Amino acid sequence: MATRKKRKSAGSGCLLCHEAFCAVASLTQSQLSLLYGSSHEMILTRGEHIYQQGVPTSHIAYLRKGLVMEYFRADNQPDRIINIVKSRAYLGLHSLFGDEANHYSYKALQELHVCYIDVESFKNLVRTNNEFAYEILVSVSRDSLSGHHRFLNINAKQTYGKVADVLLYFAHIVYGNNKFELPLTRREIGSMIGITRESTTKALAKFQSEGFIAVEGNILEILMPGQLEIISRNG
Amino acid sequence: MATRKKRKSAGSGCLLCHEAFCAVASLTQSQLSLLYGSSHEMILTRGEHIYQQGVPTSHIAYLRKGLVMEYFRADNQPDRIINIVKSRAYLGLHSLFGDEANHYSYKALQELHVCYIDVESFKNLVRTNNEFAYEILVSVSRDSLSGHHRFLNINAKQTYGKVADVLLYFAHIVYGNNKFELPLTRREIGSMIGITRESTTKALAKFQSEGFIAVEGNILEILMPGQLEIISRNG
DNA sequence: TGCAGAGTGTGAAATATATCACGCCCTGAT
DNA sequence: ATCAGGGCGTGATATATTTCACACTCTGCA
Repeated sequence: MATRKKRKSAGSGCLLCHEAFCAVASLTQSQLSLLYGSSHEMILTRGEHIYQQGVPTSHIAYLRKGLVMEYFRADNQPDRIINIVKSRAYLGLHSLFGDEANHYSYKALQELHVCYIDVESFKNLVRTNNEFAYEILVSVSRDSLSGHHRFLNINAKQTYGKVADVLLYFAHIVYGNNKFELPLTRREIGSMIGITRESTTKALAKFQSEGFIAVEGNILEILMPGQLEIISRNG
Repeated sequence: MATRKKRKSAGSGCLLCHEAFCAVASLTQSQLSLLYGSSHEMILTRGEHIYQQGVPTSHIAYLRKGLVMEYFRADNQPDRIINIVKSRAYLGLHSLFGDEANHYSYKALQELHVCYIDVESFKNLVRTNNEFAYEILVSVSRDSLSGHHRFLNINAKQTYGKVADVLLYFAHIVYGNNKFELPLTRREIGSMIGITRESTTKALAKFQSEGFIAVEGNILEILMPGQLEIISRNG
């Protein structure tokens, strides 16, 4: 597995990052080069882990490109998918600042470009650069709010509402498009919203028979977003 | 209602805060007096709101004393209680840094001592004081993690496990004692864990008949915490 | 004093969901 | 080419939880 990871030269990647994440724009030249020096970029393939739940973080990962699944594993329980993380985001900031070890695992859903930054260098940067710290704080706060809202919605609804929710989540939040390739199995979709594989299947079949969506293999298209929104609202 | 709020002199309260919240320990003398100047302390009685969901924040509240219920209201849905907040905490930091308006409402469960601090002064402090910003970041991160875990647990379990969970939450997290006064109605307890008033009642009755807990009016004592933990683990 | 409203306890019926069982279609390995 | 394993679709059954209905208590208030 390790052989499939390719190390790239750090310089050009970090310059791109500079454009990507506004927090980095506030760094001084010397701080930037400190960041460059303590970071390196990797390419990961689908299924590989960025990091694993429970392991203390030595590096913080910045996701430059690709989709990542954030999930939680508990004893005697099926995995719970917390979130799908899009590119241009740090992974597991709340674990980094809220505790010693990662609280969740992060797995590639596609080929990824990931920048690993030494934790101490990163923390030092946060401690010494006000604007950077502020941007990180904003980022953690937004993640916290959006996570809470997703959980609240999931809790409040029943099967059809949950499935409508998760479809709209993929369309609006993850892909920004009503037609997309489902990166998850039915079981995994169910694990995002706390229902079984069978219930997920049945809800999708129902939506398809009503003409709200079209499913072709892994490609899913939302034909009537308004209908899904009504279902999402009404439970 | 406003007449019941009493303004106290700011000075002594802020000195106490200085001891209470470690973040403030990192402030310089001039920063501290800036904070003092832009804050004032109130006493609120049970049932009063600190702030309401949807309203842009002009002041950030620091809870010096008392218990606060953080809850969410959606159209055509019963209120959802997110969290019980203990003293020595800022209320709604994630809303402050993650968005313009409050995402939740905050209501007093007891008599409260609350310090209102002007938002701009507070944000300036975060922007200019590294250590303070870092402590706030840690605080938001921890809240985010603990909230996520609570939601995950709630989602994964069924009624008895959920109720066992919430009882242990009150005993361990909120009160630090196996005997405590329930500050919520059955319906509200249910709204923390996504079940109905009747299901809450039935689970409590069951636990009592098994001898796991003793209920006397609003006073609840956990007699066999081990049993509740087993139930919590097994769903 | 009596009355309205809120909180509570509890059983029976209705409903939503999980579980189970089965068959189908892939894909990768032997 | 065959086979094992995984994902998928779908009906029947079992189970958990809500909904509904009703009775009881307490509190504040007219």
